Amino acid sequence: MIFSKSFGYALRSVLYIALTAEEGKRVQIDEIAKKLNVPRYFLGKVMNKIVKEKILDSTKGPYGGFQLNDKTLATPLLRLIHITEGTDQFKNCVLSFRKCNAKRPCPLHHQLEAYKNQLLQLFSETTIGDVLKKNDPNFINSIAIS
Amino acid sequence: MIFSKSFGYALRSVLYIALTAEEGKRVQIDEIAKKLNVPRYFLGKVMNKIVKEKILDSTKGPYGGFQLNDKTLATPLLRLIHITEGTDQFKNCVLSFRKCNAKRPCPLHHQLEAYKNQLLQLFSETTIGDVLKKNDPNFINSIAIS
DNA sequence: TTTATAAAAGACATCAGTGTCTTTTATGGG
DNA sequence: CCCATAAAAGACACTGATGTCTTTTATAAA
Repeated sequence: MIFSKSFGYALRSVLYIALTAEEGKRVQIDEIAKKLNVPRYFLGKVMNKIVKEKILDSTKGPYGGFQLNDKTLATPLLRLIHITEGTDQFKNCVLSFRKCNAKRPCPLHHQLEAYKNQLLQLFSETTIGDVLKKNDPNFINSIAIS
Repeated sequence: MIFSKSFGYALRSVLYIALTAEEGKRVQIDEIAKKLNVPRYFLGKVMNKIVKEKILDSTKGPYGGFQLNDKTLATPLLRLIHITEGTDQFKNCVLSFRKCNAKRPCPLHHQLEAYKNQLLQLFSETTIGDVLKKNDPNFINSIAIS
């Protein structure tokens, strides 16, 4: 698993809100957790991280819940990765060589570096909104049953 | 970290043995652990897995230790990965979508599939011996200080 | 202002990967 | 055969990610 579960939960939750929230209404975590089949309380903490980073809005109390804000869809996936994963997945040498860089590369450094950079670019330039645009009629299902 | 520490320990240990073992002699785990700066007892378990899979030979008792066998250098890195990691790193959807395949792809499935296949191919066709061949005069150091 | 509601926060449990230590097993040399 | 040696095996601790539950805080509606 390249990425944490937290990242998957976060992305799917935001997509779910984007796809299902009616105009001006909020979506509650109980619903999200149930529809996405994700542990409710753990999801709460993940969502909280995103909210703290202003990528999503939340409101407590009656009629409260989560809703997109003006930054949500423009957020690159890489940002979501950094928020949900403690450490940077792309930083470490794939072969666990501690000293591995252009000057003193591990035997696979150059090939892996190219690969890493490709991934990095993909996740940098792909926003949550981009992912949403790729949807097909079944998209909501593919998120939900995941 | 894409791969486990175990995988890194395993690869570096085998490389260390290949680079330092004198003709017909065995290398002991105390030396490996010390030179590679790796936890000794944990390394013992990792090595044991490799030995069980016949990728490396071990002998107990005086003058015992580890030595390469006729399969060692021909072993693809992917095999070492599979032995040292419980699960298959390449199997899971990068976005943690449970149902993600060609028929019902996650929004990034196709791009990520291409990357995964690149990596998979690289690790399938690169053997431990290949890594060894890429060595330079400092290679032993780059393994040791890692 | 009171109340119901829903997120936030905090305490705690579980699990896998990692790390440490002790006991057991196997083996070469005397 | 006995002994020293080195790997194997087993018990246990630690850590971070994940998962569960309870208590606290904020807010909308009446």
